[in-house]
Amino acid sequence: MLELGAGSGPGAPVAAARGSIRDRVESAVREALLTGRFVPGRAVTLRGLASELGVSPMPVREAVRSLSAGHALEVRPNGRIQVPTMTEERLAEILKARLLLEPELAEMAASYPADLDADALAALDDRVDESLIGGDAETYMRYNHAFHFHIYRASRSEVLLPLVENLWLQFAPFMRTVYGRVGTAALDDHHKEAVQAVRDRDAGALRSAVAADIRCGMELLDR
Amino acid sequence: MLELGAGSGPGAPVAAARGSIRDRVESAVREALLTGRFVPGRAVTLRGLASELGVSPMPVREAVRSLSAGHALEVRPNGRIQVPTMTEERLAEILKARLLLEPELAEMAASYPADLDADALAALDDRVDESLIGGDAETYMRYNHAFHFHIYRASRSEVLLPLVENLWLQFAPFMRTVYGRVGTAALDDHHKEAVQAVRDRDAGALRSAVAADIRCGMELLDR
DNA sequence: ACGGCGAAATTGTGATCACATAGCCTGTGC
DNA sequence: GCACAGGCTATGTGATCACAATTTCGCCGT
Repeated sequence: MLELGAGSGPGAPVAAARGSIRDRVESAVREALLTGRFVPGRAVTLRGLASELGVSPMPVREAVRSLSAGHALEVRPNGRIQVPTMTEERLAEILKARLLLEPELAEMAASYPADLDADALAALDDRVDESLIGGDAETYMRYNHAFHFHIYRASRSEVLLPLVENLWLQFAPFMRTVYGRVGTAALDDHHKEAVQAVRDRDAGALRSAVAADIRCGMELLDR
Repeated sequence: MLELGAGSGPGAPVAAARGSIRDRVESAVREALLTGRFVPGRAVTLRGLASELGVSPMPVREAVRSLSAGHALEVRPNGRIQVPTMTEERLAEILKARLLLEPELAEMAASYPADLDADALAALDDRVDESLIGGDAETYMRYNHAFHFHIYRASRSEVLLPLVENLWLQFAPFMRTVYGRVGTAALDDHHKEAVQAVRDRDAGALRSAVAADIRCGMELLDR
């Protein structure tokens, strides 16, 4: 189920896989969270993860500690570790934070048009649409993440970008359960407008498109 | 220099000290960072911290990993750990993030006036002013942090609050060096307006006061 | 006196072990 | 049939050890 190394899968890997064992473990768990392979409430055990990944519990301990520091994993009062469960308040706050930070990141990205490849972005959006009609939630989440962070990474941000990464790690597992319940077909993102804004080098339009996209995902949750 | 347990010092401890050894180590380091006892560029070694705190390197490893996940500590390419050095771009981004998040947190806090003790806040501000004229940067930073987070904690936020905590951990060591250079006497905060806003139960005024306070700290850096 | 070279110490990483505690499952008594 | 108590297992925590890479310091040669 989980694997280390260059497990690129069908698309661009969400996180790099080079480096120490701990880094590879952390990348594997991050990708599992971002693609919804870890469901909220799922128990995560050090020895379990370690044997699943074929490593000793030690690097897993540090990777899990690193992720739980950003609330991507939850350490319960008894010490057990699990994928955090979502509450209404927490979700509302995450969306508020996303609306504050991600449009800003998009606008910053527009300052570096060289890093913003509109064609690559459009290609990613095509894959998003494919998986939307295909109904494969995991693939959809992978490419939707890739689409957003292709933009965000262009901002060359060292501070806001990690914050937003943490936010995605927090809500991704929950979104997976939502897609499992209502399906992905009802999703109507604003990616096309974002691509057009990138082509037009229009920072304001890009910011608006990202904000609209987030708001759209928010509406899906009201049902 | 560093100590574990109920090392409350002259004022309110910045972080709780109960729990596992790892938690106590992390709290100790957090407080050291927030009060500027750790200077940017300072090398942090696992065995060094461990012997200084009288524990084995193991809990230190996890605490350091947890802090470096939020960029409160920096893991250099060779694996060595140090307090991050500040760059102009990083500082600008941190201030942008603060201006986006902290006023929001202040406004949210106004929704729970029962948690906002205006008298306690005023008392904290008095201690801030004392240490300002006294010139004790470390004490000033402790009480300034306590002042801000007394407000922010009232928001009962589970998402924005940890993000802001991380931001403070990132810029606090750098601010300490700034205070060492220009002194703390030149600081003119907007705490009085914040206290008044709390007394008036005026969410908008509280948001503005916090925003003004952050902007004021920003101006100090232009010199 | 200065620069380079090599040995020694330092440091992070990973593995293994020991231990206390919290779950869990089974067996027993009512 | 069901509740409860017992032991057994799983799990996180902390310590210690081994190791490779890197840094540092002292020594030698020029």
